[in-house]
Amino acid sequence: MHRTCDLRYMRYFIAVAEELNFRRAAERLHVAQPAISRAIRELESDLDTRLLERTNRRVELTDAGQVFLEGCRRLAGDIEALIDDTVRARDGEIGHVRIGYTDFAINGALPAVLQDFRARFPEVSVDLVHMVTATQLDALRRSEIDVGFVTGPMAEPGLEHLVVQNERLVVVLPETHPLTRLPAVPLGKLAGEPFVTGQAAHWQHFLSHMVRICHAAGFEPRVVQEAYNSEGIFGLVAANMGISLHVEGAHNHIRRGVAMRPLSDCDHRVPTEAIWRSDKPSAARERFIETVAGWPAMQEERNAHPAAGLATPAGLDEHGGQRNQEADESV
Amino acid sequence: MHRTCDLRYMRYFIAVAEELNFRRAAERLHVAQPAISRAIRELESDLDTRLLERTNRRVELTDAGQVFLEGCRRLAGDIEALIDDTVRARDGEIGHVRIGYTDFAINGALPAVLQDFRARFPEVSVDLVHMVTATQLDALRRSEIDVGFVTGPMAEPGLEHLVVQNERLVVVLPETHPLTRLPAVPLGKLAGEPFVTGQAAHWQHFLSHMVRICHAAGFEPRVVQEAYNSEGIFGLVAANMGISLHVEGAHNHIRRGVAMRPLSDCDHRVPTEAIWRSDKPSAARERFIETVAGWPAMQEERNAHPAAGLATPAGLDEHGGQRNQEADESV
DNA sequence: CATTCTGATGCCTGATTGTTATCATTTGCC
DNA sequence: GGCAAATGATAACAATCAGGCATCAGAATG
Repeated sequence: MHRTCDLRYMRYFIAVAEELNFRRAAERLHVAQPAISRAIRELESDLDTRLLERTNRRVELTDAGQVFLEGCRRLAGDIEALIDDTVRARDGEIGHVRIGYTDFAINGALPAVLQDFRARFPEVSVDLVHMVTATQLDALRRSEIDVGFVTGPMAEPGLEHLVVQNERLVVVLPETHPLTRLPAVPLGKLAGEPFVTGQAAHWQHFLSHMVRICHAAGFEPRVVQEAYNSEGIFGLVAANMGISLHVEGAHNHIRRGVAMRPLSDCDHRVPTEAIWRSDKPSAARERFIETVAGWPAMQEERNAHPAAGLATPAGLDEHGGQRNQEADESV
Repeated sequence: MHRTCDLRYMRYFIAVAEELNFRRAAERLHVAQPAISRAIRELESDLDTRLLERTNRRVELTDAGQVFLEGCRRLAGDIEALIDDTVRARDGEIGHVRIGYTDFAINGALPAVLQDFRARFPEVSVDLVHMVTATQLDALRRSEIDVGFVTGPMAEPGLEHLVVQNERLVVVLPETHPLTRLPAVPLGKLAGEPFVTGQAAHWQHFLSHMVRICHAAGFEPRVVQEAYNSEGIFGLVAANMGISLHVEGAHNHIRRGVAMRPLSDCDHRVPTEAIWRSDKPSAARERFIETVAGWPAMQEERNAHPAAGLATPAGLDEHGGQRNQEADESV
């Protein structure tokens, strides 16, 4: 009376309605026939509605039974689909990941990782949000993003990380600058040059790398201008406001009026790392991190052929920022 | 393990997912808390998927749980809707009726009955099929229609019937015929006139009325032309091929070149009856027949004011054939 | 550290579901 | 007409399942 339509009974009803024969339905369901009789009786009593018109020799659907049958079939299919969706959500094949990224990441390996991920898990939707490193760490702690791509090195408690790229630095020079005559620039030559950098408040993670190597080379960089982002830095350099240091991924930018040169005497590297909370696991995030982790192979290749490795693979078609030019010979 | 998602457990899961608290969910469902614990555990084991992340202090939905929750909500709603639909199908509020009708019916009470029925049961779809009486009786026996509107009198075994209209006869004359000068025509004056009728093979039920009253008036009608239907008869009469007899519902037709006159000395009536199988009841059909049966009130009124009663009520808007002219004073 | 709140577990009971045996009715066949 | 076969219904019994109670274990709170 208060069962309000048990699902098992619906399956029984579908079988009976399809066979129009209690015995055959019972065989199909691998139960004894009286179980079917009672199931139908209880269904009818629950619904207070006759579903099958049955004489001792023939079983027919009533109009209400026809309506109920179609509904049961639809529901049975919906349940199958729901179970399937649930399992796929468990496996991270359906879901959602929110990704934070820096300029360095989007000019480096991230576009290729995204393409790979979307090809493997087309039903996981991806939200991409540009944030500087510090903001991403905050967003992770508040669970506003699932994975961050930040400028390392990272050693945050409660967060796990994975190095995605590990880039040398390049000098960014106005095209007309005398140092462009050198194929590679010794760091010491930059002492005294006016520096253009990102805003100290936001670029702290990269600037600490920059300051450290300058100190190692024996000088304090003289910052004359702060730009909002990489585009701004390149623009100001092109305008002859000063020089800058940047990661080699900057080669993926083409900026008229700007030249880049490797450092001849500095092996320092700036890592970009994927980072995520060690708690609050989400299957879709696991799949995403697995995809990221699948890239060390390429990282090794990148170390072997530094120039080719940094360019994004051919065929990118989405999520802004991908450039397809190979880095030029000057690197 | 092989329950494949009991519905009751889904309800439990919805409650827990909404409360995010086993105890409160249990109270809401009026069961003890351990029952909930077990329900969730079995659900998770059935699906082989963790749905709720539960520490001893906090309950959270997993991604899969979120997907499952939305599916359960949708299914719960669908089941409610299905039960509702089933009950309404039982009550004949949802369904389908197939109706056969004659020229006489569609020119008489049927349009008004249909309008009434559709207003009361908008979710019952109505199929209308034009058939002569004999074809309708066949179609009923084969269950190809649910209700017929036929020319009576009916006394068929296994079929029940209900008189819907009971019409006097009128003479159908060419406009130029001398008898049009009479306000009402005595039947005897038609002896020797050439008759236009419907085809003997199909119009047998009406023709037996016609022949009977002619015999009673002492003559044999001389049929010179058979038409396919009422339109054909009027056309042939207009063409001066002969005269005809028709039911007074014909007043709902306006046919240039044709005049109609009542019979001055003949009270014979031709019934049109709704007819249906006494077995194979269908709720929608019952509702339809009830609507038809609701019309005796109007029938009585029609008997009191024969002219007004036959015209269809104002406001018909569908299902072909309705004409809205009041019968004229000559009846 | 005690208290309180949380969900989990074990055991028992009652309800639900399934099985077997049997019945009543209808159909088909001779 | 009579008999066998097939159908769905029913009753009695058995197995399984779901719910209740008492209790446990871990975490938050003061």
